Amino acid sequence: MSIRHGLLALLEHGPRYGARLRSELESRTGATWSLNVGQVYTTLNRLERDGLVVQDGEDSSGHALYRITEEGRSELDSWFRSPVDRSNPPRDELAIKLAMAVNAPGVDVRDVIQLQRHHTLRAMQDYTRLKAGTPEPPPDRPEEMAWVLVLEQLIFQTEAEVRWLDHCEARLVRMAAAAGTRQAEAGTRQDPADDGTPRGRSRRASRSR
Amino acid sequence: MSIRHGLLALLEHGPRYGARLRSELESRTGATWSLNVGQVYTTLNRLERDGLVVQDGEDSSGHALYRITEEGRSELDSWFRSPVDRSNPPRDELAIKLAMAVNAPGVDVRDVIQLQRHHTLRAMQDYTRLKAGTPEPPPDRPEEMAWVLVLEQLIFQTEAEVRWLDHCEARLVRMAAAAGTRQAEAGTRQDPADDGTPRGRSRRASRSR
DNA sequence: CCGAGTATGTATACCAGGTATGTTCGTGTC
DNA sequence: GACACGAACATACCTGGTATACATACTCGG
Repeated sequence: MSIRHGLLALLEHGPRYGARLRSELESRTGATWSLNVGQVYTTLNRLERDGLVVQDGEDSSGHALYRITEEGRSELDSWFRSPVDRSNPPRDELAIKLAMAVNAPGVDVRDVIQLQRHHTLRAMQDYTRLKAGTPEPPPDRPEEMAWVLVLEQLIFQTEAEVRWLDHCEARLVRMAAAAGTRQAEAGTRQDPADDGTPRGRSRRASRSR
Repeated sequence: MSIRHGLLALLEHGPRYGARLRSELESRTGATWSLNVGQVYTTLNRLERDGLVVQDGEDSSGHALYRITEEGRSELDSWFRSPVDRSNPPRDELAIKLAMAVNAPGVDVRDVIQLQRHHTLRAMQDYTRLKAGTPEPPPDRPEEMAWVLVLEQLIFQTEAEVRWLDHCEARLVRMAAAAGTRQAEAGTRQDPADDGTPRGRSRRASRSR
């Protein structure tokens, strides 16, 4: 739904043709979210199908212009007036990966964390470098302003990811220590039924139930 | 790609049937990312098509069991051994919305920010409350462990979003002040050509170029 | 001036994720 | 025995993401 509304928002500044929408949207998000060309046209078609937009005449150069309709305007308005739903957030691949790595046979979660941490930090550096090369936001340049905000969003999110990874590692270390002492204390069960956590490289072809 | 690999990872613990995969995946992510039933089956079909999985016999109750293949195992392995790419992150609807709100006619960015801030904070409270109700992670319960990590990821991300929103507002206030003084100083241009930023609720039907 | 290469603008096909809905089948209840 | 219900499975449809085809225009070297 983000592209749909993004295009609508751009069209409220006046009629545009496809390629221009693409470039305007990109100039607002920097190169970070390069929008594939085709998506603009398919999305425009869907918008037209839903009556939020109409194809309306041509450019001086013959480009087909799209114009926002009243219905589109009200749709856009209600988009701005309602928050993005954070109560069921999009799936995050990294979170799923860690959740799986916790007890995957032959996988050490801490390796996964370290690997990712390194990669994410690198991305972070790229972003901060990018930001350092960007002048302080110009008050009358909405496009550049927008792109700075987007960039900062990426920085905030990325930093949070690093902190989360560190947190995970600390927690796992703490847990491993606890499990270690417990095992040393009482020599408890090693391989409970099927879904125990095989530490190390056991990789059995378990097959049960 | 996250569901694909998530299912593969579960199958490495042994053959499973569709519905069981669904429930196991959900128990690792809590109710936060409830996986639609149909997606499991379509994904399994694709996995089978790609040779990462085979349908292999039946349950005692007649459920069709899927088993991971060697190819699937190596695919999974390379997933765990390579980081999630953060150099071109997924589009974030909120970031796009703010980027658009910056100069959308008839929209005050700060309203959008405040609205979202409120909503995001509420989500944050839900998460922390959920976490408070969860006992400290049990060392030998990988599923619960995984779900705690996922929950904490959500908390970290959500918190970062709130901080970003605050940062945006501060920046916009600062910017508005700067623009204000500049205007007071020199009485500069109010509506540059087409893409100026109409402050307040002007909502003109702009149509230009 | 012409033709090759490149940029711009448009269109289409395909894949994956997300959601809703439909179907079958067994079980339990009145 | 009819019915309701839940579990397991299947399908249709929409959106987002990516690659690619294709036409036109522009440019640059011969």
